[in-house]
Amino acid sequence: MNIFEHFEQHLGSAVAELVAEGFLPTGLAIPRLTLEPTREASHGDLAANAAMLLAKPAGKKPREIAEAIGVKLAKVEGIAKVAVAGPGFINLTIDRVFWTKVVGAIVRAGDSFGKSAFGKGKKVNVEYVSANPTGPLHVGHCRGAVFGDALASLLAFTGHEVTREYYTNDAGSQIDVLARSAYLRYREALGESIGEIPEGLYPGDYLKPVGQALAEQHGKTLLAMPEAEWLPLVRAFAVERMLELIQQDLALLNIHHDVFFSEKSLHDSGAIRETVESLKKDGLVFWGRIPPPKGQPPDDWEDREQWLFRTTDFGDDIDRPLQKNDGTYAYFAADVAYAKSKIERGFDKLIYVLGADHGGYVKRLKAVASALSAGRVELDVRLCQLVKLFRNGEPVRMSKRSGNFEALSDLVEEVGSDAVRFMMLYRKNEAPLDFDFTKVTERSRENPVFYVQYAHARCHSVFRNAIEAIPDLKPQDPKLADAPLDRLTDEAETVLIRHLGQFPRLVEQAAAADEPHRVAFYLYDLASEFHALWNRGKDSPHLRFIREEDRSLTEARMAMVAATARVLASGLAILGVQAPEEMR
RNA sequence: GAUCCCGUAGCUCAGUCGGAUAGAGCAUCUGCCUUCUAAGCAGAGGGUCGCAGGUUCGAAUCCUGCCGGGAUCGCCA
Repeated sequence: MNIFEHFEQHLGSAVAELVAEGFLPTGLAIPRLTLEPTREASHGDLAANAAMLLAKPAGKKPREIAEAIGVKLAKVEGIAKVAVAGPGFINLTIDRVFWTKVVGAIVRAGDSFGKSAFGKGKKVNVEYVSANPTGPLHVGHCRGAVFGDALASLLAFTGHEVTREYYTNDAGSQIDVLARSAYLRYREALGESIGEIPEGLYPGDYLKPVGQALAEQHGKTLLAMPEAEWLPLVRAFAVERMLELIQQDLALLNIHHDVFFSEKSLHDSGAIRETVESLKKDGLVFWGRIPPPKGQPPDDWEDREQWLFRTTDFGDDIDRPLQKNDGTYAYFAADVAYAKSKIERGFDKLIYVLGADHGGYVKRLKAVASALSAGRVELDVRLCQLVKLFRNGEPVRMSKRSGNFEALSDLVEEVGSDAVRFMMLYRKNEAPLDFDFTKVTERSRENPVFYVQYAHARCHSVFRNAIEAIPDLKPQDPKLADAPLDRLTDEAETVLIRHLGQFPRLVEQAAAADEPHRVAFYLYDLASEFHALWNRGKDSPHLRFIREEDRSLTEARMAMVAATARVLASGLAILGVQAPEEMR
């Protein structure tokens, strides 16, 4: 039950009636008629701006239209009061008893409350992390990983068909570096003294087990081979091991991708060449020059003709080269082929979660999707800004030498997956984020992770206490949806219920904007309201959830608490954060 | 030089496809809490929404220009 949609339908009918009656002209371009929560209690519960939007096309005064709509709406069940205010707002006050039906709806719907058909029939590909498989993940990967995962969950919750994808950059020169580094560790494992790891190779200890494994598998046979022979073997082996490592890291945050898409496969299968050739045929790729970059020109800049993707026709600033000097394909060429693969796999929308340093990439990616799909496929790039780490308010120095503190696994181990996930989402993705190790483990209102989880735990604490007070009461029984909810009419209760009723709308808007952080903020507010109501019971015993002498009221309030717990749990599930039943 | 992101209370940040008197936490100030339902509670002050124009019945939100901060700018991935 989405209370906004419910009354929006009535609003739509009212307008339709006015057209039928001739009050409003026929053939009117009717805008999307929406209701929104009011900011001020004196404005009622829901407000419509429909009259102001219809005024111009209808050639009538907004207040006149508002009055006419208001007359119709006043007859609708559940609407206690209609008022026309300001320039032409239609303010609706919903009957207190009608609000309480929201509680019943939530308890009845269980974990499907808030789910919608909003994204029905829409196939979305969310690509995130996509870190080079050259080592374990570090904290820099963390935000994008959590963001992408939560966004995917959010879209799934709102009815989209979601694929979580990881693009494996297993083809570039950094993979050769990885292979040589692993080969060195292989020699080390065979007893050779390798000394310092030379400049230009990866020094991390995580390659030691790879060297060991190579030694066990191949014995000394690789030593006798020329590099051209062992390189492909070691490359494939090391990449596979690195991907395992990365998947382990992601599993710590409970992140699992559906598809690992190999860049190398695009090269090996000829997909890149085919893509480029077919683009040439379509005239999207041409032989030409690009202007040198402004500002300080690179030393080795060489003005030459080459194959260019005509991305400027689709909003990019310059056309993009597809080949390097040596004639091999540039990374961008693989990206084009990769986008083509996504489009051919039938996705309607492609989401790329990237680091902020990829800002310059947005236009060309959009151009590619637009060009390859003739505008059919939407492409959204979400850039995640940097995370600054703090401990006791002091910035944490990143030591490149030891490298240990940068590891994602260390971070998760220290503060836990829940804190990491929630905090990474408690900020817009395009804003920089401060992450304080000390704060996120505090147990106070200042720490939103704790505050929200505690609200959920407190709900269950209430259940436990209720059973103690009234042994045969089943506070979590779905049948409590039929409790006498009409008794939940205290203003303080209505405030909470109103907030619960906004969940379906909030989730839909967050999904429409690809902004999971809105869910996190919503949950904090909801937790705040629940805690406030709980505290009211201190001074006002009649507001306490458990009223031993009044069983039916207690049942109604248990339903309200259960509804709160339900929404908190659903919201947290979208964010991938646990909803504990008690705090240890 | 160009492109993208950011600029909202002392600090860190929300802000609904444009909506009414711009919100939260921290900090500050004032009360309450020595009791039960578990980690305090309630309230107050605090704003030129970077600046200047424009569109609109209505702009923190959209458009243009400027100022300040950050990122990026063929062949690295």
